[in-house]
Amino acid sequence: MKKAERTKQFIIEKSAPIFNTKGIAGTSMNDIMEATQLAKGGVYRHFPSKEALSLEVFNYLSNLMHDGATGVVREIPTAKGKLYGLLDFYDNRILSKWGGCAILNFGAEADDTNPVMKEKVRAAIYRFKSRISKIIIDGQENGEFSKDFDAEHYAIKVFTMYEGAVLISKIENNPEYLHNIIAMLKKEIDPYIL
Amino acid sequence: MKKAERTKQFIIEKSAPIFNTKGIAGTSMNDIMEATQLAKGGVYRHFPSKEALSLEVFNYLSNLMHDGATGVVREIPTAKGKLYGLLDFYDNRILSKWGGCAILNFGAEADDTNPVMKEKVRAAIYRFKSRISKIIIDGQENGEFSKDFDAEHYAIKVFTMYEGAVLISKIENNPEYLHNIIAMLKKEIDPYIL
DNA sequence: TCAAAAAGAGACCGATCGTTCACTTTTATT
DNA sequence: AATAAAAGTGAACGATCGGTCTCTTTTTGA
Repeated sequence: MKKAERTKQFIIEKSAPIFNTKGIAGTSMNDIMEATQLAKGGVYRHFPSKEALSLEVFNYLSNLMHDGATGVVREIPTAKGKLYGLLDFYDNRILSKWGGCAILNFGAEADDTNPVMKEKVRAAIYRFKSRISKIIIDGQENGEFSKDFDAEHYAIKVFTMYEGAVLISKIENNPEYLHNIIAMLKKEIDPYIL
Repeated sequence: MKKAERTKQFIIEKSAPIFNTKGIAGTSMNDIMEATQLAKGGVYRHFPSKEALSLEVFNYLSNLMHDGATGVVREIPTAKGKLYGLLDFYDNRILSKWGGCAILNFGAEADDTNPVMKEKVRAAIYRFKSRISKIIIDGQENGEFSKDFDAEHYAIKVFTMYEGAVLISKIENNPEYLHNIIAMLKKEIDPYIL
């Protein structure tokens, strides 16, 4: 009863970096067997198909990112501090050691071919944006930020620049691109601090 | 002698949207045969492997984008006009009818697994950025733009925001994201116009 | 028009794909 | 410690993968 849950989680965690680097189509069940040291039946007992496993892997990676960000933000009192902390969190390339951003990898692969995954990615993007815009709106309500700080625009800007920066940093093998983008995003907050 | 070249180009053009939407790993030679109505031997006469075909497909898509942008920019005299024209060109979702941005699709798939493709994507990104920064520098030299317009920073901003916007627009089935990002990028030019 | 050369057809190859299932081993319960 | 249930094994499945090769058809240049 408990063993099953543990094994299932173990498979997800071992599979996550593989799917995230090689893609869904590029990952074979043999890769999973090798990473988990389980036989075919051992894997298929917990997941009905490769597709089902890939969906749970995306959930796992998405939640890992989200929970990490939540942890960072919770400990900071001010809105400005929260935004800075969040941006610094994204700048820490911890996630990139798992093969980069899951939203980027799974999203780029799934958008034209995999509606189920696409919907999961959509939800993850929404969560990403919502967190940022909520911090801004809270900051406006408590008088930290000026009212003409466009929360939605800034949230989209963070998302797009972050994803683009992850892409170029990985292609160029240079984390400085991401680092610079984060610095630019921080600077763009300044004019709205009261 | 001439037939071969025509057929080769035909295969590339028919394969391009397939690779760009389904990915390299997700595209089978059967897909190519179906799209071109050629038999296996007919395809393999022109390309030694699927990998070789995928590389030529990326070249084709990358050049299509680059040449289109060149055509737009050439006809506009002013630097500001060139930047606006370029951004409008990116905003036209023509490319997205082919499955989105090739840099994004091939880059996200290849970054961790395919060094040859990765290098091609790297070169394409460089070309993208260089065109933008060159326009800005030219504009500074002829007195259109202020000297504190950071060409490299702006070029990176355009690239990252554009790629991120393509991603979110495709996932959300909403071209307005890309449209809004283009509008933001245009506005960011204004403070530097002399 | 005709022969040489180039292009394309398609059967075939071994490997690998995702998946199934009868069976053995391990775990949990009493 | 015994037993029922759960978990894991691994051989086997048909389908499909990328790629080869022999043969036929089409193109080409004289």
